[in-house]
Amino acid sequence: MKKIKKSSHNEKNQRRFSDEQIKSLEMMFESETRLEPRKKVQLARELSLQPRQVAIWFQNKRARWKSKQLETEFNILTQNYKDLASQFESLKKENQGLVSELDRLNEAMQKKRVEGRECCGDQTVVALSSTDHESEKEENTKPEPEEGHHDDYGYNSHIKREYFGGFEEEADHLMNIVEPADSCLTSSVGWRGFKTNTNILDQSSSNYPWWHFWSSTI
DNA sequence: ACGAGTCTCACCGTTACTTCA
DNA sequence: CATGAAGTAACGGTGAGACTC
Repeated sequence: MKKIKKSSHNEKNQRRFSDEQIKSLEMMFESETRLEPRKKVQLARELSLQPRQVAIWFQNKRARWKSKQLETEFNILTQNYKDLASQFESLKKENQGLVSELDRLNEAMQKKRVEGRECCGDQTVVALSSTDHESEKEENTKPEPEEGHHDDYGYNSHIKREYFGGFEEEADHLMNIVEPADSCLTSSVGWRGFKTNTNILDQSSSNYPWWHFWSSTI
């Protein structure tokens, strides 16, 4: 529906304000974006305009100013997003590398364990008598350690001795680095399911500690 | 004190028109 | 010359706040 507009100014053939008028209005707008009624009347008199025209000019000016402001803010936010996205991508690559390394170490460790069992098992089969079953039973009845709380004399120390040889201290250091980390980044299970467009905050709350991955592969 | 009516003003969306590439 | 996009002055509708009765 088209509006029928009364355009008195058109009849006067003054569609646009003069450069002088615009200049004065701009100057006033720079000092205050909202005009007091008294100043509006005064400015209108000075510029030979109706107070209503001055009011509308300020209104339109505020709208233009606001949309420009929004555009600027939008550009800044877009740039920030791009920066964050590229930062995220490089972190993601770095993390993928670390996960691969973790997998590799895990496989190597498992291999070591199997080899160790085969080797030691053969020797002990002969040596073991009826006490073999007892010790096995003992092992079976041994209460399961709480998740993520292997004591130094338990399984972790066994792993460390077996895999790291005489470098238990280094192993401890490694464990300390890995353990406090966010589960989504250290759990290869969690990480593999990670998509670029997934909310990283949601991932971090996935509540899948890395030791679950660790113990599930043993 | 409180509610209804009125006025003024700013904002938003839109129109009509101009300018320019 | 025609045309479409961008810019601009102005309008109508609407809501909020101040004021009066």
